[in-house]
Amino acid sequence: MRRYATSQRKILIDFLEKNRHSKFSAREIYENLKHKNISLSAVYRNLPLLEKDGYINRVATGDGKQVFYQSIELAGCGKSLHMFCNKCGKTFHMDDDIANNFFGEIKNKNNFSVDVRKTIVYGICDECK
Amino acid sequence: MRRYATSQRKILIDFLEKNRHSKFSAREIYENLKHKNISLSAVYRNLPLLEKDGYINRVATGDGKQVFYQSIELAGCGKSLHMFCNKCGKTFHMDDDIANNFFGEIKNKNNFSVDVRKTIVYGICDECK
DNA sequence: CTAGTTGCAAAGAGTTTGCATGGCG
DNA sequence: CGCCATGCAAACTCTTTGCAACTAG
Repeated sequence: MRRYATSQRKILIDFLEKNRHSKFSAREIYENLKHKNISLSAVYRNLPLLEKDGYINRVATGDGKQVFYQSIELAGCGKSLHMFCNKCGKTFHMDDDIANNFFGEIKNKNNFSVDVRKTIVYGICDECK
Repeated sequence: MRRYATSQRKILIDFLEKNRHSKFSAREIYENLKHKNISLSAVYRNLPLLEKDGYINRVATGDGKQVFYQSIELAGCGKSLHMFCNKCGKTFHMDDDIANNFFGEIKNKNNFSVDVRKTIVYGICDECK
């Protein structure tokens, strides 16, 4: 289906680009943008479209309560896995070597192809120990 | 806080024990049990308590839409990671060796302690390829 | 002009909570 | 008997949807 470059869509993409390394719920995105010219329903309607187009990713958080939308990781760090600390809530990037190794082994032994963009590893980070 | 062994609590635990290897949303659990003597709010009030007590685990699904409660994995298979196929929705147990290797490396390089019970690896399984 | 998009408000789904009643220990 | 738990219904939060008006191409 065809897409129009509406001002609302631009506002949304702009925001996500500028906050590439953070995650937000639809609601949070709206709260950040409502002073501009965009409505809640425009946010809700556009996020799945942008996801379909590959602009953003959608993931579920560990507490099982919130849906987060995450901006796409561009070329360079596309393969890195995220680690989410259950205490402080910060997200960390996993060593690429570790991740790739891991994917390779799963592929070999279980023939399972990991979707990096959907997977998050939960646990406790260095600082929170 | 003190807990009472009410009939509702027993019904819930019973159900989760019997379906140890499946995941359910609170709603689904209620649907399965409503013919017995338990209300929706009893389900909702008890699940977090059981989680706190360590009887069950809570995880978020890949589509970011549902909250699932998962029965505890007892001794034997406590360390295995789950792999969730985004196409067929089935859950698989990852090879323990792979998982343990993975945890070890993350621990060494990033000093991050993975919480097995919270983490799910998303992707495409062998059959759905 | 036409099809996609928007804002608003109403409708739905999932979850939480207040309150009076009931039951475990 | 005292405190915790239950059922019910109302309240909330998050998300989706219908509709008329608007707008990009």
